[in-house]
Amino acid sequence: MPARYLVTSALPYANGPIHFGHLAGAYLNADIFVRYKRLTGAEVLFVCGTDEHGAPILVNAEKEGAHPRDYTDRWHQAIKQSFERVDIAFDHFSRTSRPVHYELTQHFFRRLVERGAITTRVDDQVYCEVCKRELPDRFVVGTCPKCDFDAARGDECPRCAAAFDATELKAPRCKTCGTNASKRPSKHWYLDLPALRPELEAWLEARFPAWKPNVVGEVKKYLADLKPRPITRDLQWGVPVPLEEAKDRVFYVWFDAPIGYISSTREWAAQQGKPDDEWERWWKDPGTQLVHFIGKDNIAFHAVIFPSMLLGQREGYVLPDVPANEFLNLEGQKFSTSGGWFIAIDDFVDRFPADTLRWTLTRSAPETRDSDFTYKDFQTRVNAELLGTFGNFASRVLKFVQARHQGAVPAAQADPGEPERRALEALRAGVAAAAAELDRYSTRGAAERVLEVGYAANKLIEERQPFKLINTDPAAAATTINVAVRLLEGLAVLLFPFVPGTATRLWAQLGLEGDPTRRRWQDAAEPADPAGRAIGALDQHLFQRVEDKTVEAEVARLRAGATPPPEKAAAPPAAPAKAEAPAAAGKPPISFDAFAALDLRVAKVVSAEAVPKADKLLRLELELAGGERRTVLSGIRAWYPPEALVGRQVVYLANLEPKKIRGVVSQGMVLAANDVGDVAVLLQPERGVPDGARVS
RNA sequence: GGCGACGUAGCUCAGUCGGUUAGAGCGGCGGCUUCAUAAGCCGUAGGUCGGCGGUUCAAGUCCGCCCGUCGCUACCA
Repeated sequence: MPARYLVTSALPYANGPIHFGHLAGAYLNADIFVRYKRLTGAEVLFVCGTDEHGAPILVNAEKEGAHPRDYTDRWHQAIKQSFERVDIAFDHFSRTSRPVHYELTQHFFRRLVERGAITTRVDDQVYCEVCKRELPDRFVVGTCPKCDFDAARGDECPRCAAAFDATELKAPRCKTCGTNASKRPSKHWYLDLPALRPELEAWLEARFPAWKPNVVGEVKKYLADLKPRPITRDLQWGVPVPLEEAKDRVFYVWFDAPIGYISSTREWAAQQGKPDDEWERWWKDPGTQLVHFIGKDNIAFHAVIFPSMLLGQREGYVLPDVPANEFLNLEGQKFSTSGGWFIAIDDFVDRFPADTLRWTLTRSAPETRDSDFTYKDFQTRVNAELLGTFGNFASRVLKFVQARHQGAVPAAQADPGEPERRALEALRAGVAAAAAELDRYSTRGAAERVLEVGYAANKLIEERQPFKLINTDPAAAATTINVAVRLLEGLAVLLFPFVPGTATRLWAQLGLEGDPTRRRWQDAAEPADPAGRAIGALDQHLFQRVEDKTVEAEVARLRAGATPPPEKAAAPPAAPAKAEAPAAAGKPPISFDAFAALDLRVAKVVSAEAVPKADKLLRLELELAGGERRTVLSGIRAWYPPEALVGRQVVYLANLEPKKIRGVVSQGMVLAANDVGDVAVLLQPERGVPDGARVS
């Protein structure tokens, strides 16, 4: 076992709130691991920070009329606070917008160039003279090279469905400012992953046996098609490329972001007043085990790309373990901050103790596959596990000490009985088993081992029934209670990484000084004899019951809050109330004439069939007045089997310009409402009306 | 349609390198108990480990096909 651990959690993107899914995937497990390792006496550093570059932040900041700096300031604060509220105890939480990070990123680049791990390539790019930037495909419009349609997009033509490169467009224009754009050759820099492949693979092959199958699979997939990756782009927001010929360029956000782990470490060292080379102890000493806790979407970056960057430095950087988690769902559906399908952490912690959230998310963590958070599950974990097993055991033992032993732990007989020996053995086994789980990064498995100690502890009371035994054999009853108090102390230490606040309160109830970090993890297996010690105040239960009606209310709140409009949920909590949103629907007002321009009709579906090679598409034949037929494509296959549609009426936009999709011309569109989770719900007249009837 | 995953008791899930009668919690049912937050403990539920075929002395655990679910992606006017 290494004696030093450098632990990182994925840098959250400063573009939205963190939610349960993030916590369960990369933060809670890291925090638990860190607390555990500290208890074992290892030297541990836990760093993180916000990732603040990239186009999405720039775009969203612009949308608000804010400088990206101010925009990320707000999100950085909001995210940091959320972590604090669930006791994620980073040693340092930095930001990738700090000067130290700029310097280090540029240094990384220079080293990679020196080591021959950077290549360049020159390609034509569409460039806008007015905006003074190269245009990504989706910011270009122009004339289709195939059919001369004059409003073709940068990647394809909406009329003839041809796909092409933006540079192939005739007369390309900038979508933002509308002026003509030009083509010009443009040089970009690439991280030469194939050049680093031999060292990379040698390291990976050695680590694979210890890694989770989902991580290994993902990495192998990536290695199978390993190509140089562009690391520069033409953007105003990011770390500048330190070359005269690239002074209008910044690094791709994925390039600078992981370097944030290192810059965060350096910033921490500086703030602690440590020597200048302190950070190198953490990053370059082979005695350090680096661990990246991330979600599965980040595997390639942390297991392939960033290690390649580290190897490419040739400075002896240590390489990581990558215990990636899968995704957490919410009540059976994907989290969606834009769709409102998420639970804000601050909101939740306002109503329930952080420890109950920590425990539930740990017990349901998506370690081997996607898992689900439900309020029902939350209730069970709180009531049955935290309260029923741990809280109850503490309560029944300590209240007994208080009532029957005047608040001082009674002495044990020299030779405790068999049930006591078994219970203490269960504690010892739990300490070892939980450690083994944690050493392989399974916080979920470890929590289960701790729970088993709780089961064994309650069994001891059942077997001995000290509340009866005290009348016939007081010394034996006292022994049981004495042992039970030892079990509580052991449990307090074992529980500390998972529910630090509660474990600390239990510590006080046990009449102990400070908190469980006074002990070593290993000591939890052999608590000292507590005989004679006065227990603390029992004024408060360790956990409160979660009632059925509370669960129902929370689920209702969640569903109510999930109603789209999409944008509203993503507003940063700290954002000043913005100018009135343009109506609830989020679109600017239109004139009546604009509305009247729509030819909306009721139509009857006369036939419906799936479109080949398209999962979502249905081809509908609609009938209007006088038997007029129209063919329409609609992406509702997932929710409406074709046969269920025939004969019913729908609302139909008749004068939408036709578009060819999958070889079929669609003449207009069928209207549907968007339910939670993007489910389409067809509109239909309240009662039958003649086919072709106008809608106004 | 392409790529990737997954499909174990009513529910949520464990099942490392293939090897004795396939597990836990919750729920249900039946008991016990009253120290404890109506908490706890015991027993029970007898599930073709999605289906078919294959490899093997032996497969939930490896391979192929099929069915189903999900994610990413294309399409969703």
